[in-house]
Amino acid sequence: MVTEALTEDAAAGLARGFKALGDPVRLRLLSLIAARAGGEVCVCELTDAFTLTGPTISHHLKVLREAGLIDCQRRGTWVYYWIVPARLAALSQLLDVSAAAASTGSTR
Amino acid sequence: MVTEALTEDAAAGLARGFKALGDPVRLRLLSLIAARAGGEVCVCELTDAFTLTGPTISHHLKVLREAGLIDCQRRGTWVYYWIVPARLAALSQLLDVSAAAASTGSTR
DNA sequence: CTTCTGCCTAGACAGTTATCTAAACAACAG
DNA sequence: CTGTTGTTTAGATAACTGTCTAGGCAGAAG
Repeated sequence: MVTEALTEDAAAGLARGFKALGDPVRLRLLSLIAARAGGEVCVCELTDAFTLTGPTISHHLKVLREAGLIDCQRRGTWVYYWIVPARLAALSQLLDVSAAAASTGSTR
Repeated sequence: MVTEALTEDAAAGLARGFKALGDPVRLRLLSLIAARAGGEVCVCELTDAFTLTGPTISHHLKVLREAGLIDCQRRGTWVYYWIVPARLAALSQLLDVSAAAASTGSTR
């Protein structure tokens, strides 16, 4: 079991990811992208799923992208977004390991 | 594989958890608590690990507690905090499932 | 070239947050 | 009771965030 306390730098990097996930709209955006077979979703589809304006959705997508959680590419008129699995997995693992350590009540 | 898009309510509840994790200080606090054999940590130990004032640490602990990530109890002079594993596991699972769905490029 | 649609940037505004100091509360020791 | 120590609450302030409107850029179609 490897659950050392986080260094300040490690915590800063991981916190940036969690912070981006800390908004219901962004969490739903991520979920919509992840749940799409094919792995890619056009912005127009995402915008339609909310009662928010285009710029607001665009802003949230930018936050998710800058946190390394998603990436995008323009193809012709449309812009497509997809998940960055490794980043999600890294965040998931931290919580999983912490939960496990707490459950067994021990670590190193 | 179960990766439906999140409902608005589900997203709100989960986002509250991630939001609490979205601060480097809180992430380190959680990590310090989780990494402690015995599962419980006194506030005084946590305060010593940072260059922040007591009230600031107390504030962050409150945020984590209100997000359901930790819980606490006073025993005599000292207050002890511990992890709520189920809550961490729930957050971890969402990311894990989303990452997996994105990796296979499919869901349901 | 002009126009239309999709997406993003810029700027503004209201609400939230991280931090501090000062003060209060809780438990224990004289 | 009084004083001491550990922890939390209250209030203030500077910084950040989510949302909007207005406007700009990119590509496609006439």
